[in-house]
Amino acid sequence: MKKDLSTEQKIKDAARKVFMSKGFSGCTTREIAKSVGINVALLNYYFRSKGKLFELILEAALSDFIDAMVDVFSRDISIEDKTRMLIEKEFEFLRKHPELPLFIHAGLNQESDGELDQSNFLGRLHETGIFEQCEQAQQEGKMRKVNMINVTLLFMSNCHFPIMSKKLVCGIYQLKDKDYDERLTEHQKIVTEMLIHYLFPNTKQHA
Amino acid sequence: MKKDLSTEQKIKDAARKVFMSKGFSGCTTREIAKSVGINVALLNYYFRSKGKLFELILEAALSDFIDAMVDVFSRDISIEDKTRMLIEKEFEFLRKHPELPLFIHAGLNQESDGELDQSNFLGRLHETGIFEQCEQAQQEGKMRKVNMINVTLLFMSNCHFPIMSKKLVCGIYQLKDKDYDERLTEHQKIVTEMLIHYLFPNTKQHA
DNA sequence: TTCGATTTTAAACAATTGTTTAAAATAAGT
DNA sequence: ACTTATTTTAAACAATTGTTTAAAATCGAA
Repeated sequence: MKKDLSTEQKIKDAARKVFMSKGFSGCTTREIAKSVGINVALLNYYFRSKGKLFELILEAALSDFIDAMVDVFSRDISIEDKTRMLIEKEFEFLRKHPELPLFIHAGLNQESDGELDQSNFLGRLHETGIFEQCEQAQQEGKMRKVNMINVTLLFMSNCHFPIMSKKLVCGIYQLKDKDYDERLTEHQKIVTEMLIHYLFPNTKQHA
Repeated sequence: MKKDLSTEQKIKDAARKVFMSKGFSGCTTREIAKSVGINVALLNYYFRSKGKLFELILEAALSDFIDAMVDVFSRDISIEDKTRMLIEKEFEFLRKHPELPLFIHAGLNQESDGELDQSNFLGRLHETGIFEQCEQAQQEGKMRKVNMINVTLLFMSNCHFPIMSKKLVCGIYQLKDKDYDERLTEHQKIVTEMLIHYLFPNTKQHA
């Protein structure tokens, strides 16, 4: 099945999986090495330390999210359609990688220094012209005048949180995983309708 | 300043603070003991192990949230007013304890067994009659017909996530903490308006 | 005061941690 | 084939981990 990847890449893949499920301090370098089938020392040979490796994985995970946004924002469609598409893509992506949001948030809070955006996330978003498109839509009265930070928060809250909170909600409501996933499908529709209706009040809702 | 609490309580307080900021495996028993000013062995004397102590703290943290909900739900006011009040109380509470949501989610995902609801959270919510009140409001056409799980998700997503994501959003948008807190104030209004408008479409919005 | 229980401590425990060192195995270049 | 890099390993490292043990200190009641 698996291609014969380079050792370096195999380590990254294993580290990603282990870090995602257990967090930085919740796992050991030996655990990662074992899951690759190599010696512990190779970890420090390719990456200098456990911390460096973690930063790499975290940065890549963050990049995945930004990439998805950039992909949608770069298209030549209306801001409203971008909103719909982003929600759809995000739910689709997160269903495949449900551990990602919690990993990112927990990871960011574990790092002492807030050295983010060496990857220039903001710049990549700007290049899509999404901010100008919003500004224009707001001026034309097509979009509610809400600060972009708040728009981002609305979007992330309603897409990311429902994925993160599976254990919490299932615990409180005594739900089985399958039941929650059904709720999640329904929730995607709800979130889409609510956000579109709030951000673009003048639009007739789609089917 | 500090009252002379029992050693047991002092340990709990310190453990809560340390666990909150560093997570279970991100801190050591000695670190907790040191911050109380006692010997490490006392930790295992009062609580049997680091894990037991953590479960205790986590359970208490969860209880705090349920308590807030129960408090609001128990009042003799309309379901719409309860919604408004819950959002308000939640933002107020979370501004004082911003580490709580992430701690709970990360904590739940670290625990192997999903042994939640030994505190009977669901039962306590039921006792308030909130579910019947919603059911009735929905039958009367006052409230949109949305499953209670989804209502819970909507509420938690929009209240908890903005607090959790401070580092992420500040990192991406290069915001200072102060600026984010301003956005948060604005966001509370946005969330209130959006949720009320979505869940109670026939209502005229308040000032 | 004295005796017994409770609380607190110092010390040690075995196990595990991230990392380094030096040697071995493999690959590459000539 | 021989020599030099590169990759991989086994072993050891000092430090730290959660927990336990046994002795000391403190307290309460008789």
